[in-house]
Amino acid sequence: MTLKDLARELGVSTATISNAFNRPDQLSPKLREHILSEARRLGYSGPDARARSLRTGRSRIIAVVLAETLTYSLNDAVASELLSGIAEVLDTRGHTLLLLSGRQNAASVPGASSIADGFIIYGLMPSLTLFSDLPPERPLVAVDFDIEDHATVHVDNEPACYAIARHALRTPTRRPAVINLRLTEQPCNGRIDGDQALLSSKRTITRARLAGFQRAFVEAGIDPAEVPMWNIEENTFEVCTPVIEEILDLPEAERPDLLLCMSDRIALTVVTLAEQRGLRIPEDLRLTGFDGIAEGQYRAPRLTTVRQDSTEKGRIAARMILGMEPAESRVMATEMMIGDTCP
Amino acid sequence: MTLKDLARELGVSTATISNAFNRPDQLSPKLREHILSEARRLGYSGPDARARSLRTGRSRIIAVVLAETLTYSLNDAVASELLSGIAEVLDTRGHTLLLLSGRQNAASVPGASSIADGFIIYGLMPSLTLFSDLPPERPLVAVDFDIEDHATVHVDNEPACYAIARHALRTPTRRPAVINLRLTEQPCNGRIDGDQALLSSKRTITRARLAGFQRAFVEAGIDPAEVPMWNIEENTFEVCTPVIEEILDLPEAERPDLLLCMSDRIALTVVTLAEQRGLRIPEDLRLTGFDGIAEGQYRAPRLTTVRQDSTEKGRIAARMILGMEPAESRVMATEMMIGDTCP
DNA sequence: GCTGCTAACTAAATCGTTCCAGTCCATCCT
DNA sequence: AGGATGGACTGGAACGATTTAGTTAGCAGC
Repeated sequence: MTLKDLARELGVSTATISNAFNRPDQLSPKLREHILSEARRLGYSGPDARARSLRTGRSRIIAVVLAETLTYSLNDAVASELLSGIAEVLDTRGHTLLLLSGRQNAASVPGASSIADGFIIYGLMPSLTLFSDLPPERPLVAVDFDIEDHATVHVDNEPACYAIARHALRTPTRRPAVINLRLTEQPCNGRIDGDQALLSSKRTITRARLAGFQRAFVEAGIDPAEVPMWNIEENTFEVCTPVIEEILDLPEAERPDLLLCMSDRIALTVVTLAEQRGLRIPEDLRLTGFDGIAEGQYRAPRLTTVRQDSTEKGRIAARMILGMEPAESRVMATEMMIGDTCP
Repeated sequence: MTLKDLARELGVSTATISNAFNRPDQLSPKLREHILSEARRLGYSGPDARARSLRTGRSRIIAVVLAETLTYSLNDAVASELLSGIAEVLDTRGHTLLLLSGRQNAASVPGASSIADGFIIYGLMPSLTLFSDLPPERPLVAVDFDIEDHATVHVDNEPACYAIARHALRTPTRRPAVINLRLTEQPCNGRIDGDQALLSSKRTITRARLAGFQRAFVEAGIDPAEVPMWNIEENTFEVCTPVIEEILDLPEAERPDLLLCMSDRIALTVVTLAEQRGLRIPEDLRLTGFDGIAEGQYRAPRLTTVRQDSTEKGRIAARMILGMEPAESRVMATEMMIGDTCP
């Protein structure tokens, strides 16, 4: 049952059927009423989206391209919040959300995705080839990384990390350390060498976070090169665990008494594993996180962290894509939250 | 730049271009090579998905219709796991995932969604009108509820809840209680009357869970009608909190010493609020959850719960939609996990 | 009765592909 | 040599809508 069938059945032109569904002012109310009721009766459920999108060039679909696998992103609190902010705005404007993973098979993405009216890219590195394969001429907003000639949204990573590190360093520390997230270019889950990591990194946000930490170290009279660093490859409990065990199981003289973590997931894993070892927080070990996810605030000890409003970040990206606000480069403010893990 | 433009430019037919992209065996390797490289050079990034989907009738897009708002679903661990299972299978088969919310504006869903090749419906009640508006003749799998004439996937809710309640009731209890999740037809966040809730409920899964609990009560010589029940409207910390505070702040003589919770989120909220009140678990209060989410197993006390493999549930639903396995009614097994909250 | 205007509707081109049914030509078989 | 075979490529009709540029019919104004 197509629009054409219906037109023939009712003895009107296809244009009239189309107008009945799309432009009520173009035909008399009673004819429209008649068409709609007959359509229902004959089992015609409105214009086919595929044909419509071909003809009009718009699908009311916005694609979100996620750097990581969908499996990871959907289980990550920060990515989920971002998505829900995006979904919220799209929903109210009658658009829907297509999820694409950039990592799995970048090659196949563009083909499937050229159906979307716009693209929100989250956490990809600019170098990814996928990037250039996206259909040109369609709006594109990058979230959490910078790319030339396109709108971007992210938080003030460097100042935020500077501020929280400064806070942490106000209390004397014998052995501070940093746990980075996906900082290195080559995958590496464990201890890393500072200089090398910084030089090779293209991950702009984690790099900015580290820069903030290091500025605070310098200011506190600590040589950043002396601060031990570890790197975490994926922001999950499972991947964090071995690295953090390695840290916590160091001989007491070498074990850090302050851990600056690049995410709340890392910080929460530290809390869990420290509790298991009978380490007291913050007496034996102080730590800070980043993100401000809900899970970190439910139970004691509440994380000392930087709260970023990922939901709002998603809303902004969505509004930019829909042209509800100017698509320009935008930096969001964060908020430091002093919890129990580093008073 | 369209396929036709490219054909004219290269002096070949459109069919040949199409074949170059879709059916390599239909033309000589060198011509294909030539076409692909010229396409790249001229900025043609492959067949347009909109036109292709009209012509072929397939879009390689599967829609997931979520009963709740997208915002809620994306932040809920169980829904996220389901989605990641779905995404995982779709991804490997070159399909993508369109997210639709059934709750927000059911009316607008069908129009936008008729682009999808198939539908996975999660947690909707059969009565929803949206249901009948979905394009007919396209595969549909229901997850976590039953609907006639369509494939369904869910876990063995009744036996699982019977088993865990039986386990809990082996230790003598003075005042057991049940915290339901979205059991009542009318929204109600607080204490409910047992009979009324059961009679009016169309939520098949929560109803099955309650039935399991009640079977165990009867077997243990407890009159289910005497067991106090509460209802939670949304599976979030914020919505759970006031109800659970009400329960925990009851005079000690009335306060339950065993709480059978219908979700891990509820159980975790109980743990958090009980800790704040200095209640010892399990000495002062024993409790069980349902779902087996990761968050409930990280930190002490680990939840005693029923683990359902939501990721696998998603995988199965996706495989059914893609025709990789027979689309029939399927009940998955669960696994009881004895944690610290109810040894 | 003629003109002009508007509301209501229609005819037909178009969107960018896919794919069926050929056409053409070189090679192979007998 | 003549017919059969098959590989390589083409023409053109769909797919199901939207939209522009009309064509009517009805009516008011003079």
